[in-house]
Amino acid sequence: MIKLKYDNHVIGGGTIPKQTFIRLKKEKQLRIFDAALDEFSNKSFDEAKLSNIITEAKIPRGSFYQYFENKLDLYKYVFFALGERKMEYMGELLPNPDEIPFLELFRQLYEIGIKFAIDNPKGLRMMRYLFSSKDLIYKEIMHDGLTQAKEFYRGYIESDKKLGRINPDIDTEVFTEMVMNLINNISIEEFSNTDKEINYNRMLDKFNKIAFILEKGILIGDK
Amino acid sequence: MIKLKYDNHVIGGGTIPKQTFIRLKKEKQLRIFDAALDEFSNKSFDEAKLSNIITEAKIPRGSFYQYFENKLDLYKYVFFALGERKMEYMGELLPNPDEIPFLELFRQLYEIGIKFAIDNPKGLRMMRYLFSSKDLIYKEIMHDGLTQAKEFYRGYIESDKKLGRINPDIDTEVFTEMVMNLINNISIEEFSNTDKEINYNRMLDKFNKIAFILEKGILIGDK
DNA sequence: AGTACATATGACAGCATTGTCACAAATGTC
DNA sequence: GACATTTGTGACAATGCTGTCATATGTACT
Repeated sequence: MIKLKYDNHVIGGGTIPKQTFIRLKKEKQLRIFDAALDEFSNKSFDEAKLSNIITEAKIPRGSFYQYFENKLDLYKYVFFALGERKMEYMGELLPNPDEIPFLELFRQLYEIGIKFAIDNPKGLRMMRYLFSSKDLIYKEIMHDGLTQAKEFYRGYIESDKKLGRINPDIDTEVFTEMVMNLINNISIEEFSNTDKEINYNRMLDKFNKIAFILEKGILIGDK
Repeated sequence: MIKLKYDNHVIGGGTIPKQTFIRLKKEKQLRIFDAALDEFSNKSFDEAKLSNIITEAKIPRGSFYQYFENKLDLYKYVFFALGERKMEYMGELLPNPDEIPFLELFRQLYEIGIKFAIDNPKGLRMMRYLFSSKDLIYKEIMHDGLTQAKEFYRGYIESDKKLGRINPDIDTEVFTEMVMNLINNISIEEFSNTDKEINYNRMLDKFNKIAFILEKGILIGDK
């Protein structure tokens, strides 16, 4: 289900899966990936047990350590593989700020996010744990991505201010954070519940309701 | 620093600290509480080690198990003790929905929250971990509180709609969630960073910027 | 001072888990 | 088909943790 394009991504100076893993048959790679995602999407990094993963993937313990340095390495691998996968969904979308208002761009990004999430619900659940970790993992994995995204949005928002589409009195920084948090929370809520079936329309509907508030505010009529 | 008013709170059918703990000198209780809070505010529940706590509190391992059933019990105790402490800050504030618009009420609650958090920064940090757990701890501890809060806010928002203070077209449920998430995230951001000094004015300022967007929206002028 | 009950104490059993290692099997190379 | 290299394998060492327990110490009451 996940196509492993990731192969040998360099993070923080280290090569991530060992060469041995890369040379493995894709089928076996996938078995390991799936087993790992399964575990990491149900447990925090500490709670996740390597034993479960190797049992599920049907590989011996010794083999695992020929593929990855340790549990953290595997975790990073899964995380970045998901990231690459998501990038594929983004595809064509590289909009010009002048042509599209920020919230519309954002809606489009969000739609892509939903589609990705529906295809990869476990990936979303894995994120959920990531947001809390604060230590090691969070710093290494999330921080850069988030600050990058923030910069990206900030550009659009400021552009919209100049074009008279957004009230220049609003605080760009704060608005950016708001929007990122809100988006996060829709997704996390929707995907944290394993039972509830994921619903594209429900999520989009929620997005629109949030966008409505962000655009017009809660006060009544003219102001 | 924390006054332990908690004594023997019943949760989910069980009495929480053992009688032995309650009979302890307050000074010793505090030592344990402080050590536990210290640990729980820096680590997730799993990462937190009892050994660190008892070493820090200077009590033998055996004694600990005469005070609490286990680590989870201690965790709950600390959590609810903090809750009681926060209640004291709420004090007089029991506003009548007719007299005060929702966002103003919310601002007041938030101010109280800041004051509490400034006095108890570790408590806030402990929360941060709680939000991710999803399992056991989250379900037992957070869930009820959050749904209660949601109900509380919902009432005010709907009241404001009837009074013509809030646009009835906005979705109450979604707005409630938005507001709760946003608040959470201000606090968590502010307190997750151990280094950064906590700043009352900065937090209030951020709140106001968020409230501004929520009230008026980001679009320009008349709409 | 003697008896009963409450509390203190730290060594340790029991358990879970990670990462290692010596050896086996497979695969490639000439 | 012999040798070299890569991969497979699972028992196990090493670690680290929680919760227990037998025994010591303290306290209250008579």
